[in-house]
Amino acid sequence: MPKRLTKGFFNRSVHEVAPDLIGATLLVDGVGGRLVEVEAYHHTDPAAHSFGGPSARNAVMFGPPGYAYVYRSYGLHWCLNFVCEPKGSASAVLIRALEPNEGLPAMRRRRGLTDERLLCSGPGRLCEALRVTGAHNGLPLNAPPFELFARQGEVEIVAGPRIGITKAADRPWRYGERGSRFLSKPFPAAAKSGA
DNA sequence: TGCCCGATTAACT
DNA sequence: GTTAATCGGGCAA
Repeated sequence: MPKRLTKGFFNRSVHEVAPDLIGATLLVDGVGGRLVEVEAYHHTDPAAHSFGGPSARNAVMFGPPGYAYVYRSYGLHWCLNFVCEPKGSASAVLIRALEPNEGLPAMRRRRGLTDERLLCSGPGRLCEALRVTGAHNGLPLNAPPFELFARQGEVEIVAGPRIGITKAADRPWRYGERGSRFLSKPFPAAAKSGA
């Protein structure tokens, strides 16, 4: 039986939490699967929403770790983040893709697709499949509708540049499972492994 | 107050 | 490869 992730798990550097999330299981109302792609955003990072200081949108990032930060992207998609580090650090991990395992019929229905590979391979797609919306912003990750379980066994992790940003685009803070076919995009050939 | 642009996606040419 | 959809934040005026 996998171990549930506690708030302590998130009370560490985003650069430790992000790779540790690869292979972990995320369920929202029982629907979800194994995380295969995340990105780290640190408060000292110009690409982070928290970089410019607190605002109504990013307030949750400035709160304690172990909570969901959900924001609207491009006016039409939702993106899910996990707040990390001690309160006030305003750092978070963006959940970019997962391998669908639980609740496939619900995900297919919500996405209007049957291709498993496209159900959750991107932050906006994942939120649509798991029905994550602004209503989840600020909710604790250790209570319903969220369920998080630590990974079991070994996972080969690769790191590379983050996607869709222009500021600090060179920082290799995107983490993923090597070779997963559920990634939103493949990683560049250069690779480092871990865990 | 107005304008530009973004941690995106799907449907085009 | 390019572009529309769609809207809130941040900054200039």
